[in-house]
Amino acid sequence: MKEGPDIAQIGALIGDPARANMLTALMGGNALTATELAGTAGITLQTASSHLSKLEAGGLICQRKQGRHRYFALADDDVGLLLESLMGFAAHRGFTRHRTGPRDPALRKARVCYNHLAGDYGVRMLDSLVAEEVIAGAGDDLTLTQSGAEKMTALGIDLSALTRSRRPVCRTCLDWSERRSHLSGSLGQALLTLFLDKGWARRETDSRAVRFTGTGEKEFAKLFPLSA
Amino acid sequence: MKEGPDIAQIGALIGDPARANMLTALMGGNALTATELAGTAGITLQTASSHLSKLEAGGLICQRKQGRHRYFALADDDVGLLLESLMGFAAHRGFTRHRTGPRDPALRKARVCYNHLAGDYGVRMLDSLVAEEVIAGAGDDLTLTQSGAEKMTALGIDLSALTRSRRPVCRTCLDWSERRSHLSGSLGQALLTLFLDKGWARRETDSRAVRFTGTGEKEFAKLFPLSA
DNA sequence: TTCATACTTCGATGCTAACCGAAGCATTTG
DNA sequence: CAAATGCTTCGGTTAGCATCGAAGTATGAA
Repeated sequence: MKEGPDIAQIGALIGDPARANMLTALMGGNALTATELAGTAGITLQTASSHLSKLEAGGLICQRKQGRHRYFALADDDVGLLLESLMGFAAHRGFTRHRTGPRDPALRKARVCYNHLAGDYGVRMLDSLVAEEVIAGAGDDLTLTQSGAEKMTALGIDLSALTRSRRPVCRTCLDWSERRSHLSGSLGQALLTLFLDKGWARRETDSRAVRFTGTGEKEFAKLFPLSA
Repeated sequence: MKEGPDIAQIGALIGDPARANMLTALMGGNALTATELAGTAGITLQTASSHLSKLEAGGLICQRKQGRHRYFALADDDVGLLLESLMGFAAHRGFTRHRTGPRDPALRKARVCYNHLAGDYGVRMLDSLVAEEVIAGAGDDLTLTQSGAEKMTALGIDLSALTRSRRPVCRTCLDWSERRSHLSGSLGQALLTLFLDKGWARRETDSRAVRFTGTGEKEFAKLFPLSA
């Protein structure tokens, strides 16, 4: 009778405020402990544990035991992409949790989207990469060009490591604040890591916001010029 | 404290099985009455009415009064895109409602995605349009080329009508069965309408499946050749 | 006007699941 | 070993909401 996949189960998983808060916290990209997640969701540890096992059973998160800690993280890139697209929809419809706060501009400028860069800077970066023909793409099928590969290697990115993995190197992710695409995939992740490693940007504590330093801004602008 | 949009409300809206079934039914693209929707969801009319008002309050659907009927439809393209991406995620994780039925192959081949063509044929069409340079695109920014516009007009599509509206002409939509993009937007809608009008394909009743006729298959293959 | 159809609103019921206290298990530290 | 920390499981309570019966409103037909 009914045909196609069941969206209700996932909807229900995301539909609980406590679980949604946890997932949003995990969108920061850092693996978090059950205690930390309980804190951000504003619930006790027992309740959080119950929620986390449900999220894991639903394949949205995965856990890694490390000593007496258990670190939770989003299961894979797909979950991040889905959550970001949900956020885009929610933001567009005015479903905000707390009447856009003071940190909102910083979030819109640059933030972490699970493991890559999002916001104005993320979108600008992809635009520039396409304009400079580092990445060639039609639709969602992005590929790294030959010259692009050389540029990335020159930046210090180990492309062979990226291509060895089964994950796609280039992927698009719909930005909730800009409503346009930014770069996801292992290359997107590698670029964000690069910015952080080089000290061009650093993550704010307890927020998805990414703050660029003065030199970081300059290097970023030099690396990813706006096409006239 | 909490930052960013609230995904829990939308998740909760979609998370109820009855509402999810209604939304899935509306993905067929036809506006349906409350009675019809109650039937597909397997609930009484009163319950359906309650759900429908919640979905409308959440901005997911809209209603149009016509005599003593009230027709419900998805609010806009964005809702369709969101639902399709949710289905893609659900299908990939094995969240199926009914153990893939006999109609599943037909759905995967060609189906309606709210108002445009999806499935293998939908993906192939976009691939071909890009390869033939009817559409130029990087990331999610698809644009109709000059030569593409001429080809579409030759097919009998009134482009001026499409561009007058505020809706984007070309858009990507992530296909749940193929996990690749197909063409959405007003052009995607116009093309599907064209196929149906020309009698190349017709919709199955009570299903999202689209069945191409013999001549329809040939015309489609001629119009959207696979790139070697 | 009267009846029928389409849908909404009200009220009551019943089930689910979120929640927390308390106890239990696992790991690390002293 | 014992104590402490991190987390899970169990049990019971509560609140929310999906559900339906019944009554109410609106439109169209006879």
